[in-house]
Amino acid sequence: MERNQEDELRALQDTLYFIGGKWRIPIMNSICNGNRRFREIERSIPGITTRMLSKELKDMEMNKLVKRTVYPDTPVLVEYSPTEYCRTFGNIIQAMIDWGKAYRKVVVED
Amino acid sequence: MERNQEDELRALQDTLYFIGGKWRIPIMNSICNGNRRFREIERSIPGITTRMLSKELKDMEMNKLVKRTVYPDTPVLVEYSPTEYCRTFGNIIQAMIDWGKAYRKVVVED
DNA sequence: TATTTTGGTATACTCGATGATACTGGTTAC
DNA sequence: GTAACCAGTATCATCGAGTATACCAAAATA
Repeated sequence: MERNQEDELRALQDTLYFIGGKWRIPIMNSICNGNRRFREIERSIPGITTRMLSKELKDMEMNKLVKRTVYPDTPVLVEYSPTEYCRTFGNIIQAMIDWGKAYRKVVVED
Repeated sequence: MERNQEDELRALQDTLYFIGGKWRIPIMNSICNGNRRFREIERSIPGITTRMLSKELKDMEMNKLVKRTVYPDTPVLVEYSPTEYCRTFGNIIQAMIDWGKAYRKVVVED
């Protein structure tokens, strides 16, 4: 149980590290919701800057969370799609949405 | 569905904001695991500094995530305990632990 | 008597995530 | 012809989360 607690802490911190900043999870959610084009994703997340989206998408591509596909017809079309690995985050994202809907008001009402 | 997506994004961002930095979730987990005393919590989270733990615990008390109880016998004893509100995070924390155990290796192996 | 433990506070600093703003080259609609 | 849209890149500035280190008084332990 002692050992168990250490393992769980490590798992927790790995996940938190992976989530990183403010944008990774909203981006994953947006792409999993069907948004594909750069500007489309950008518009779906009010407040994000082109710079941050660009940087995150690059990192996420490197980490195999999204696949970037270029269709070189004119005009060039770029599409981002979620990998299976990305979808393994589904539970966490859903748990966060649920919590946000149910309990955030506790603080707001305060 | 359009509206739905906006709501979910807001809920998601509220939760992410609430989680904040690196330490809040590990601290909640530690306290929910039965750690109560300041130094006990500190020792259960290798790497955290006294300053960060102190700051987080204050914020968490203000946000009703933990209850701070002082037993003024000599020596003074201070105890932190999780509120019911704190425990509403259980699902998120568990989902994070599960993900960390199951999928972090995908990246590590890479 | 000296060291360690408890529950923190104080001060100084760093550095990386994020924000703001501007720009590009190509395409298409008005 | 010009205005807007696409998919980004390039610079510069900021700011606060997190680190490092030292310190405190009281009590327990060796």
